[in-house]
Amino acid sequence: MTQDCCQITIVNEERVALARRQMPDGRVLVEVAEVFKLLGDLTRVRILQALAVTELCVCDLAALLEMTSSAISHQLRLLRASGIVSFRKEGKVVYYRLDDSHVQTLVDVSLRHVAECQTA
Amino acid sequence: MTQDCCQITIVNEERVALARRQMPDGRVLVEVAEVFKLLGDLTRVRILQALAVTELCVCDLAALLEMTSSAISHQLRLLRASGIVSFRKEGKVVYYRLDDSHVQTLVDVSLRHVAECQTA
DNA sequence: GTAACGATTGAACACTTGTTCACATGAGGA
DNA sequence: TCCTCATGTGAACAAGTGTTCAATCGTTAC
Repeated sequence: MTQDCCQITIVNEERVALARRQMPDGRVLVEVAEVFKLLGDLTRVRILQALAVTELCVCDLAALLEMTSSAISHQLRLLRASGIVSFRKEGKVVYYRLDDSHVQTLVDVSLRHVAECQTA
Repeated sequence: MTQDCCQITIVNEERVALARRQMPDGRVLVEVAEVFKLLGDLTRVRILQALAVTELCVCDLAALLEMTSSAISHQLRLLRASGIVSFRKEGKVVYYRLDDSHVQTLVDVSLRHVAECQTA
């Protein structure tokens, strides 16, 4: 047993050292958490699921999810800022689409995970 | 253009109908969002990353992440409740380990995603 | 010009969440 | 038994978050 400056007792120093060596850079993990945080909201998951099927404008997303255009727009703003969705303007209408294959993969893996947990 | 009861204008009915048909069950998407929400916290991501390397007890996680055992224990409680981590008791010490290959995959994909976004 | 409409934005609000603190529990050792 | 220590837990607090509401911006049609 060893104690560091902060009075935290260590049971197995070797394992802690091993885990510390393999710990990625802190900023990378911050960004990983940011990605998951962005996907961790029902509205945004539903938006991404819909955009995975087809390109849609704000008002169509609002109609599909039965929410206000304002609420949808607020969420799209976050997804846009992270480069997860992109858009094109056509007159007054703004069409959004998925712009990240990794995100599609993440949602798919999570869907499979949930499906397996339900059957188990 | 069509209007439903909630006064939401639809620009492209076909796309909306298509997206609606392919929309998974609402409860499934709720659970998907729950999974991502659970991964969307820096402390929990760091815990999972460490447990992906080796089995660790609460106090070793606390030492590794330089946090209190209480904070770690609170987060492990959430991860345990979702079946993401499992544990075994050995005397006073409780060892936690990753217990879900999907979660490992999710973290890995997200790490690759972040790495690609940084180089781009 | 101006009226209508899709989209965006900022403030406000209720709600959720992560950590801290204090305390309880439970297993081992003296 | 009594003490120590690893862990768990509940209350409380601060910080963060999602939606609503009202207003504004751009574009199109009359």
